Amino acid sequence: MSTRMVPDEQLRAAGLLPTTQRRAVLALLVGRSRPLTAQAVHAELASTVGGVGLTTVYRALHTLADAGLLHTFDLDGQRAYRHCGAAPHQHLICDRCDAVLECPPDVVASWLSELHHHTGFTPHADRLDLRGICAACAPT
Amino acid sequence: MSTRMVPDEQLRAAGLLPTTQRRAVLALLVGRSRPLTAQAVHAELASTVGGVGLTTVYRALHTLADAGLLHTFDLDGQRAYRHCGAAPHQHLICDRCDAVLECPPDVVASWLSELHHHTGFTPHADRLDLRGICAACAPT
DNA sequence: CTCCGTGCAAAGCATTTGCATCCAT
DNA sequence: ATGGATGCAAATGCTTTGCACGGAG
Repeated sequence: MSTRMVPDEQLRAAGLLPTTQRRAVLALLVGRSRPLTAQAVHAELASTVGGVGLTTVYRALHTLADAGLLHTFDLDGQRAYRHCGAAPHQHLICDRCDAVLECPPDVVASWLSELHHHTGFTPHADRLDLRGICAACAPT
Repeated sequence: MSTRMVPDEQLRAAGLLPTTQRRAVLALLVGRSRPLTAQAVHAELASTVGGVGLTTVYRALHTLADAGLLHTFDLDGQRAYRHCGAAPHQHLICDRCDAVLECPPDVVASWLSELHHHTGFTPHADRLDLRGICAACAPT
């Protein structure tokens, strides 16, 4: 599954040239539960030898998102990116810690069709975001 | 119900001074299905006699949202505002036309608790946004 | 050799802030 | 009279663009 691919393979599979910078950006994002903004990525990469130009970070994130390797989120008015594997694209977003959890698709599928029948509205099955408080942050 | 209040009363009820500008902003938003950005509000108000300063629009929207009279949305990286009555705060957002429809709460309530049991995640029952395609925009 | 990616600097926008003025209570 | 609201202008911060350089196919 794509989640276990090394960044390099994911890039090739997406039809992108695997450059040092794209590798660095992708590698930084893989395995994170919280989305990162371009600024954050740039900051973390700065400590790396050489670092990656801010412009390049913006372009890489945009490109990778277009290629379907990243999901974009709105973090307090700024665009943030999170790596997505082959995993379901249903997210539970914690308003406390910003973590994004994957939601088992079967839990939502039936409800979505039910909703469709009730309202005539067709939800995007491939991208559902639900905000709330995750178990770890839940008030004790 | 607050939806039928004239803007003036809504402002007073929220503990805000009903100024000409706030009235204008609120009146513009009442009854709209699509959220508007500060820029859009300012533009539409510009044609009005006198118009409203851009800064004031930003401040009014922020204040009104804080007071609970408006809901905020993320429209393509920009903050957008929509009037909310006493209506349920569950929205179905059309990705095609940006319209925001209200969703009957009973359709989601039971599912939310079910989700909670399955995942330990506590969704915000008071604010749920679901993106998709509305009936009007549905591919024929 | 030819492209595409990179990086710097500059430009572009949305949003916020400082400060003097004005209005309504 | 007094505190909040307004508006202009300037500042801030994120993001994009122009353009020349460099490296990979």
